[in-house]
Amino acid sequence: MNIAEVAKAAGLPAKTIRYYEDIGLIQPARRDNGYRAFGQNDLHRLAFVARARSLGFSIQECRALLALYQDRARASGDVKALAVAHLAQIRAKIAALRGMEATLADLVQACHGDQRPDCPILHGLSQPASGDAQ
Amino acid sequence: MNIAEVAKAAGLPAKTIRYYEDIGLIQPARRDNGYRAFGQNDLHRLAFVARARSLGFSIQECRALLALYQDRARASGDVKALAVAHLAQIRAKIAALRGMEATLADLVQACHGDQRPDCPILHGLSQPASGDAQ
DNA sequence: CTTGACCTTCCCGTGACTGGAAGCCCCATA
DNA sequence: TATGGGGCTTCCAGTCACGGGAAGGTCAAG
Repeated sequence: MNIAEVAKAAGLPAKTIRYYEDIGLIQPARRDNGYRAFGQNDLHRLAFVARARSLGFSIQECRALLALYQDRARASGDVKALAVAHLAQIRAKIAALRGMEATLADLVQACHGDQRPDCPILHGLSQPASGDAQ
Repeated sequence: MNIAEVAKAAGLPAKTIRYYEDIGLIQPARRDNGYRAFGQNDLHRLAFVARARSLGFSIQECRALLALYQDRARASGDVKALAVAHLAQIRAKIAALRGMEATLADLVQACHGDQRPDCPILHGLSQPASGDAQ
């Protein structure tokens, strides 16, 4: 397979696939003309990475997951540890975003949003954090 | 005020303050020796940006908010529009993260996580998206 | 033979900083 | 007066995960 075909199959832009080769996630063979020749294993790895990335795993985490993926002697505990750590990060991000959402929703709700300059949102941003006394 | 003092007061690293000057968010005066001389207005702007950033506003959005902040003839509707748009982005991010969280939590829960190589997490990552048939 | 689609490498830009090097400046102490 | 340590300055490079675009080689069809 050429890069366009594997890109379509894996759901990744060709640019991204070249980048993944650059950083060593895949090592496709080369034809005489210099074109990359992707095999089934390359495609599996790319699709695997695409799904891991869509779950928010970083490239480094994908690297580790790929290594486990193709290690027949892996312990599922190692995979789970990675996933659990990542899940914790996701939950931390959600919590942070929910904090922002709550604060921002309060400010938005307090703002009449008309032609007048008086604005609780700007006022809130110019004051120390809302939870603090005084 | 020198940069260290204003950094402490605004809750921002000195490096970040220099960067904010670079990109034009503030324009502190200079002393004869080349040191930045921050005034009250600089400090207000920096503290404002710090809080806006902590609510997830991008630098570009902060730029717009700062302009409104110091425009006495602003319409609060303009501020609110910015905030509402940003709130929508935050909610979209939360939704995306919750999708990841749900998928990942399912996979984690299905994985026994011991010494055996069999692993539903890796299996899930190697299969087309879970919702699809076949 | 030409056209146009595909492939290659290479380099720059993104956002919002962070780290580090090299070099002034200022104050206090010996 | 020398010196030492901290604070300040600029500039350059790196981060993360790509994306855009240029310059040029390759291939299949007409």
